[in-house]
This record gives sequence, structure tokens and C-alpha cells, in this order.
Amino acid sequence: MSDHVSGKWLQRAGLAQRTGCNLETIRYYEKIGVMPDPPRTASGHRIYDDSHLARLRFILRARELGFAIEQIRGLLDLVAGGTQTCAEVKERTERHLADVRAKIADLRRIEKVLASTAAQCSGDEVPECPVLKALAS
Amino acid sequence: MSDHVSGKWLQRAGLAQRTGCNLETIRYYEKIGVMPDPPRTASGHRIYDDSHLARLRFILRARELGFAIEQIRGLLDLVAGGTQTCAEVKERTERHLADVRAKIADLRRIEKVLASTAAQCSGDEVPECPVLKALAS
DNA sequence: CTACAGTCTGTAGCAGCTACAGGCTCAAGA
DNA sequence: TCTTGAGCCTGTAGCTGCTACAGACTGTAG
Repeated sequence: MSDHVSGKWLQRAGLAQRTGCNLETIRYYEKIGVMPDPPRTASGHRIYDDSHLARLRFILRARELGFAIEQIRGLLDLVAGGTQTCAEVKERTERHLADVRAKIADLRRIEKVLASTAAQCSGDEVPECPVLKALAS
Repeated sequence: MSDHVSGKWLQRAGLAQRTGCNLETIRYYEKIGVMPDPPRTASGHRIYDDSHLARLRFILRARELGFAIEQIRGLLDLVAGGTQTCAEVKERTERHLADVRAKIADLRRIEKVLASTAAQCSGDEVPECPVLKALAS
């Protein structure tokens, strides 16, 4: 089973290599159903084509943008059903954007506290420490 | 077993209530060893005192600031061993701060991509969508 | 004495992977 | 032709930090 049939089909390692996805992650995506169960060779080896490649890339891009798997599944279902509209997708994107902004706000609050507390540290070899004091208070 | 012996000792629910910690989380912290195995009544009910209260508050504050459990365990070990120095704690805090800042940077990158892509959406009831295009590209 | 709130234990589930072990298959070299 | 080794297969366990449940027991108030 040569992997060199250019642009025709791939095995798992080929798909992983072309997408940068971890080998096991592909199987995981199939198991949870965001990637379809692929066809197999007689001996059970998975066979992927360009449609799998495209779908996996979609998933990976969405994950990079912080979309949860269930949100991605939703987007894929919309497209698969042909029922997607820009209005709907925009709304989902903006909901996710709001989540991202909330996380940023949370982290910035944390950053401020950490930075200002650490700034009070002498950094000396003494047991007293403003950070510990803040945590213990 | 009355819970009203003021300021002397507490049961699990009392500790939870005073710290805002979830009941089950306390047991979890004991299981993983960041909280000590508390003494028990004859019938096996946990008994907590002010030292447990203080330790749990320390843990919860540190968690709020995003410290991982293992980092918190490390800080608590330092203090318990009496070997803590401001220098050491400051260094650990700044390492964590760097992690937090890296996460913020990551989320801001995501935020920018999401915002700018969503801004290109017409928001109309049409199947074409810049967000989907960006994910599929 | 009974009802009910509270506690006890172990275990499973969440997200999103990642990494094994143990067995099979396939192609290339000797 | 046989062997070697890479690659594939499966199921399952582990990671972080909880949270929730079931089923049994205990302790107290009426």
C-alpha cells in the first residue's frame, strides 16, 4: 500500500502529516463523530480523501480559534445540512467572541493582582513575602 | 453533634460554607493531598479547625489567581518546611505571571481574528459566510 | 420512635486530547 | 522465500480540576 499515489488518498499518518494533527487525535475525532468513520481497505486500514482533509483542516482551524468541539460540530452540521446562513454563523461567532473576551478580562484581572503583588516583593532571602501574605490573608 | 460550638471546629458543610468551596471539592483536595486528612469523630465524620480553614482559603485564593494545584502544593510545602523565601516565592509568582501573559496574548490573537472575520459578515440570510470561508480555506 | 438532614464511601463523568500495550499487515531487502 | 521493521489496528488509561451521583450510615429534632 504505497502512500505515493499523489493527491488521491491517504492513510492516517499522511492525513496527520498534511494537517499537523496528532495521529491519535484523528482517531479521537472519529470516535466522537466530528470526523466521519472513513472507508477501510480489506485489512481494515483507514482510507482518507480530500474531503476528509478539508474537514479536518476546518476542525483544526476552529480549534485554534478556541471553538469548542460541540460548537464546531454545530457549524459542520449546518454546512452539511446546507442550512447555514451568514446571519447564524455570525451570531455563533460573536457568542464565542464574547466568551473569549470574558476570559481575557479574567486573565487581566489575575495579571494585575499577580504583578502588583510580586512588585511588592523584596526578592530577598527572607521568609516574609507579600505574595504569601496576600494568599493567606 | 452540634455545629454551633462557635469558632472551635467545623464539619465539612461548615468549612464549605465559610470558604465558599464546594463540598465535594474539599474531599477532593484531601484525596490529592493538598488538604491534610482531617481527624474524625468516633463515627467517622471529619473535624476541621482554624488551621484547615486557613489552608483551604490559601488554596482557593491561589486557584482564583490561576495557580495550578501542583504549584500551590509547592508553595504550601515551602511554608510547611519553613524554607520559604521571598526570593523563591517571587520567582514562582513571576513564572506563573509569564504563563498568564502568554495566555492573554494567545486569546488576544484569537479575539482579533474572530472580530475582524465577523466584521466582514453581512449577517444576511445567505449561505456564503466569511467566517466559514476563513475556516475552510 | 421515626423522619429527615447530614455525612460517609467509591465511582463516573466532563473537555480534549495523548500515549501506551499487544497484535496484525504490508512492502522491501537478503 | 523469509525476515525485518515500519506502520497500522484496537481498547484502555492517563492528564487537570473538579462535580455529582448512588447507596449506606449517623445524628438530632419532634
